[in-house]
Amino acid sequence: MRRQPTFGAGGDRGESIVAVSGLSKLKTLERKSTSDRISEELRQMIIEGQLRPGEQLAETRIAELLDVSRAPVREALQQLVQQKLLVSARNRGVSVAPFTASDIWEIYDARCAIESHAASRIIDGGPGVRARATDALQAARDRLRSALKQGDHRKISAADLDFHTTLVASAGNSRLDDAYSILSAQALACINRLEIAMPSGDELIDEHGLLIDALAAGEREVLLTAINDHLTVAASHLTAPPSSNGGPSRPR
Amino acid sequence: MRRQPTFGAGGDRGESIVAVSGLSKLKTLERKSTSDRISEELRQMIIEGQLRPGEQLAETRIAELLDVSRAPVREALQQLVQQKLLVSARNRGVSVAPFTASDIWEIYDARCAIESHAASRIIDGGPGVRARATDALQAARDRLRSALKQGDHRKISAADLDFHTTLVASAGNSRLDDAYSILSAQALACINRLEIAMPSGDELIDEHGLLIDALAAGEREVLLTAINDHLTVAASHLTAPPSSNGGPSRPR
DNA sequence: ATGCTGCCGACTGTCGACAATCGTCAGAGT
DNA sequence: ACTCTGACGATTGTCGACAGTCGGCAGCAT
Repeated sequence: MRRQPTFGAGGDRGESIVAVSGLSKLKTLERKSTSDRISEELRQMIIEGQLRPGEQLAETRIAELLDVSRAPVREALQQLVQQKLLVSARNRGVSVAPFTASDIWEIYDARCAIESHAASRIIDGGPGVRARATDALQAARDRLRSALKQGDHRKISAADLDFHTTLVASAGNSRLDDAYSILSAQALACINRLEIAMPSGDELIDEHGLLIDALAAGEREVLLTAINDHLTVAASHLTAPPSSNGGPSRPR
Repeated sequence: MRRQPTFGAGGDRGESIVAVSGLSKLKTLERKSTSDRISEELRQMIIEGQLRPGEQLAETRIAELLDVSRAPVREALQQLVQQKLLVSARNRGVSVAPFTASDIWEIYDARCAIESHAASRIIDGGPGVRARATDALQAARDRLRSALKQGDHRKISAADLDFHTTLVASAGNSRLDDAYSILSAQALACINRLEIAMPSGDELIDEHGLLIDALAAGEREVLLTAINDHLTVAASHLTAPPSSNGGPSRPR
């Protein structure tokens, strides 16, 4: 029925040439569509809190600013709407999504769903998977530690989420990764929007270390409880920000 | 918050006209964009297995078939790509996503993550939430039962997924709903693609009844185990279809 | 002063057209 | 016979333009 193209398993043609000469350093040069680049740019701005909730993003204006036509801009905006970072009002354009307290609880509850399951599956996966996950998480914790040293709020929260993303990725289920990336973007947007003072670095490191230890030891119940607590605490700090005075408020 | 129309209290001249005439029955007439309608149409076709995996969906062709321009078609296709029902190859258009065995395992594993968490949260929610969920699930089971009577494969699988969607929805977390809707669409596409004979109706009903009972009784561990088994069995039947002979194969 | 009606500007939704990119295939060269 | 090169056809990525829709405001009637 279907004609197999019979092309020799693409890419093996010039490989040897590339291999001997130093050409292998050629990185697959930026092959992204305009809309993807716009989408990533805007996504980053939203995540970092540079755009205020409710702010209008008119296609025309963005297109003019970037000196492109409206088509790719429109495409980029639509992507972000599907990621729930923008909200769309019919015939009235898109605006930056505002997050209410209940949104934050939803986000963290959903994160809990995915992280818990991922953790559970990693433990099920046996010692090999567990070891690999532990290594990756320790590396992520190191990145978090160095971000803490720099003291940049945004880098810290990004590194924090990166730790959790690493946990989910270690389960090896791309569907979970996709779902989690949407949630982590929303969570980051929430965190960076209300400029909460980060907790003492040690506390953050220790708490993540707890997760690593529980995972390494294969203590399922301990791990699941730790994840749940970790996220619950984080969400409650985000939703109860009025105490902007002393209490070491801590996002996650 | 919401403006009550203030009709009543003697104002019987002007407002009463609206009140007495049947205008209140005017339902907010179909206000969907072209791209949304196209998207839903295609989504349904993919879910029902009318489009073969790998089949090319050229923008031009679809636009001509529907007698619209390429813009809304393109938008619709992009939506479906984000839902993982279509795959996009750069400059070569989109085609219907094929699902491998590992995809199926991923989908069912991810479903397990969300359903389990939803079930857990429903139990946490107390007797009120639990009762409402039980009612909704019983209604969903009834719908499944009537679909079984009709014997239409697609209606049965749709009703089956509807049951699980109801379970997730009962947790009251829209983020979980969104994530689950993507997974359920993929699962349905998998099921309807390989035309597997449905299991005996009684078996299907009983198994879902088990879930309802465990939920109503608040037996968390039983419920979680049941969900896990339920999905594991379903996935294994989908990924081991070669026995198209006798064994009552059963998708889910 | 209050409420309704019709215009106005701004923006999106949609359209047709052009240009860039990719896979294919014939053909030259070895 | 095999490999590489170049052109071809098809399809997407992008563009500028037009029409439809929405919120806001002025103007009129009450």
